[in-house]
Amino acid sequence: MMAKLQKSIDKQRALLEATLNLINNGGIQEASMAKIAKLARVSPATIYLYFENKRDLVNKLYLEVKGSFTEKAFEGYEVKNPVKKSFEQIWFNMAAFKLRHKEKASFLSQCDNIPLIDEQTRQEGLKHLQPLFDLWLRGQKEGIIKSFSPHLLYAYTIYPMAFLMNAQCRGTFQINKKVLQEAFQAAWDSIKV
Amino acid sequence: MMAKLQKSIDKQRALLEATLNLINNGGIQEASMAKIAKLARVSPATIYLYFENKRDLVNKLYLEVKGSFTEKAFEGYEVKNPVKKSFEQIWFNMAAFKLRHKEKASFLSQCDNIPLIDEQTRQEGLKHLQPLFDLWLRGQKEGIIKSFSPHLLYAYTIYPMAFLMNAQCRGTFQINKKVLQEAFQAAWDSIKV
Amino acid sequence: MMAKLQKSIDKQRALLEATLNLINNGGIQEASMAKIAKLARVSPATIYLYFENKRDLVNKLYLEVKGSFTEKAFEGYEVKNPVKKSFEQIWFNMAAFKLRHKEKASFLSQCDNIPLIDEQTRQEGLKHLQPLFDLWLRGQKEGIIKSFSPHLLYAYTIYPMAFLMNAQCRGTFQINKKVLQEAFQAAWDSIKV
Amino acid sequence: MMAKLQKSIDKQRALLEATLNLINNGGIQEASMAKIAKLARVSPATIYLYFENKRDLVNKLYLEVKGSFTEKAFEGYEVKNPVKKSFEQIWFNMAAFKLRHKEKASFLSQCDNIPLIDEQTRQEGLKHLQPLFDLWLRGQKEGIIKSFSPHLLYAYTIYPMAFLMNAQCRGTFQINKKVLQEAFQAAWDSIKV
DNA sequence: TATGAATGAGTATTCATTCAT
DNA sequence: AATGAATGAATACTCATTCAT
Repeated sequence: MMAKLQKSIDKQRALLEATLNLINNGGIQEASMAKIAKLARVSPATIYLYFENKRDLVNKLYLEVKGSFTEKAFEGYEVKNPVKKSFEQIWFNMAAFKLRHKEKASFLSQCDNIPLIDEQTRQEGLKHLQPLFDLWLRGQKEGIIKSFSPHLLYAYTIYPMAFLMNAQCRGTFQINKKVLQEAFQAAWDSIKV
Repeated sequence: MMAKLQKSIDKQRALLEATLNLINNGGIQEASMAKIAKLARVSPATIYLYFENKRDLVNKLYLEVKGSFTEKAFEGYEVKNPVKKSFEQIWFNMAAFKLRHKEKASFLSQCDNIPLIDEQTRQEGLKHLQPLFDLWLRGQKEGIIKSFSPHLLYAYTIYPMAFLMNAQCRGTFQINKKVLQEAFQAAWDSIKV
Repeated sequence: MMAKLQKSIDKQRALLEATLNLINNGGIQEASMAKIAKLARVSPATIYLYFENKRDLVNKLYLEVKGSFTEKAFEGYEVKNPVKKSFEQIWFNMAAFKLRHKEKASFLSQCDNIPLIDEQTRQEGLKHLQPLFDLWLRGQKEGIIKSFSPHLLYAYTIYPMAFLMNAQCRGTFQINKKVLQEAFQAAWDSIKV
Repeated sequence: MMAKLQKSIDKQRALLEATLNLINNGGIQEASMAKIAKLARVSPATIYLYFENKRDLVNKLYLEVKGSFTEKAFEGYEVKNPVKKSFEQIWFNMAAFKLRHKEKASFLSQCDNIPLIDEQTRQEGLKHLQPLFDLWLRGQKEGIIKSFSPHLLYAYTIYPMAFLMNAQCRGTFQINKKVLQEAFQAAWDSIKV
């Protein structure tokens, strides 16, 4: 039972994975619908049973990956812990995710600046970060974190990771435990009061 | 009269500008050679008188824009000034450039992650930032700046600007003088000892 | 019904025919993929469902035509017949083919000298002529045919037909039964002991 | 004095040579006007001072090469010599030319079948072969040579050389003195009474 | 005479998408 | 639900030719 539904889900998953892989090896222009279909062992026409068009496919992929990222980010997070400790935990969770799932991290950073991702999708992707925003708010109330806009806090604590990841992917930089500690230090210093 | 040479330079400039504009409105996939030619009021074949191919065109544009960015960055910079003051000056120069030339800033941030830009070009583009790297080194020797890799310093002081700019371009964030001061504060705090 | 398969075969055939016709009227440079598609009443993209690229298309066409040529050449050929009679039969078969299928003959002679045809394809095309080579060998063993390389035998018995065909196509020469007999006489005299 | 005229002739010669070389390395489609101009160290526009268009250029080249071929063919030819001896001399002259000037020979054989060469040009190119036709006529009157059309005689004595040359160029056949003697033997046997 | 710059039309090939089955 | 076949429009790039100088 449910075999059909499962098969359907499998196919959708295969398509998303194929898209992710292709985009990572050569950018979005390398990920043609034909190639995606081939890599997912599916007919090109089948893609359109699951997704409206290419834009829809990429946007859904974006949401999916962003979702798995934030899921990992808040793993083990407990609201009752002190602000810095919580932030530290989330930050290292995020770093761990990016280091472990380089393709996903690379994909997300590719999406950061391209117009193919709808504004709506972007907002949707941010929603799951709410706990982090709440944490920052608490930190600000406690006088631990600067009273800056969450955009600023994000820009100076989370966003830099992407740069370091990209540099590492290009082979011009090596991330290790020491670097990670330093990065966190910089992140925290930038927003702590 | 130099009329011919001038005309030639004008055309090259028109092509670079057209490319910049098209890439900004819709990403690189929207910037086809045909559209670029049309926007520059030139035949498609003419592009190839000035550039080897699309990759060459985009890379040259990248270098050109990066060049104008760094030129602005070090405007009025004098090595003899104290580290923090110098850094502040450079930082605000960069911010001013990004605010004034949003298309250029947006283009550069799009290029950060696409494979179309050669690694060599990227390195070439970084060369002009050498004075900043030197400044950081001096700051580290003076015990003012953390002994981190320049990659880290860049990731936490310069790179975040791109995020804020993009957010503003998308209309989800508003940069003003106060925000700018806060951003600099965060940048400096992240790397100062 | 096999309707689908048949339709597929028909389309491939239409494409090959269109290519043949276009190459014959104006050489290979006149046979653009767009024209081929148009003449075959098919979209340019459809060509690539059946052939890898232009080179593949022309090479496959070459093999196909060469195949139909050699098939005709050995029609009614029986190994047990005497050498001269067999050779005569094959020779006139070939001549008949070239006279009946002038476009094919003309196409083949155009292909003799162009680099678009792969060496491998050329060899492949020769394979079906093996019975003729075997016949010559027998003739040489029987002391009837000169002990020359098959290349020489081919050059002086088969190859000249192309010249006569081309001359006739250009209207500068008329082939009739008498000429045909003379041509065979010349061919045989050139290789007989 | 006459420096200008000489320069002019040099340029025309350079253009013809460039065309010959390019056509030989990759066929006519590889010989674009731009490449020809570059190889001849001349502006593309300059070509049109000497030739009407590409067709004209190739046709004039054809005539030029054919001319040098026939010039060589009748080198040392004296009408008073016996028919067979004269034919032998001309035949070996032609073979020597083709072996020594492979590019020219290859070019001529490429031209044999392509529509780019005008019929008029072809006829013009044949004119210089008149002494050979006269020789054949004499041979026929003397009862030494078969009473066949000159087309046939040409097809079976001269044309086969092209096949052997092409085979050698492709590396599938080796021409040496013995082969040459055999080839002449075949040629003569095919037309002698 | 000679040119470098310019071009519109063309090149082979690929695209995202749809349709008949 | 799923597909292989099909496609018009687009892709980057090249062509033979011309024009202003």
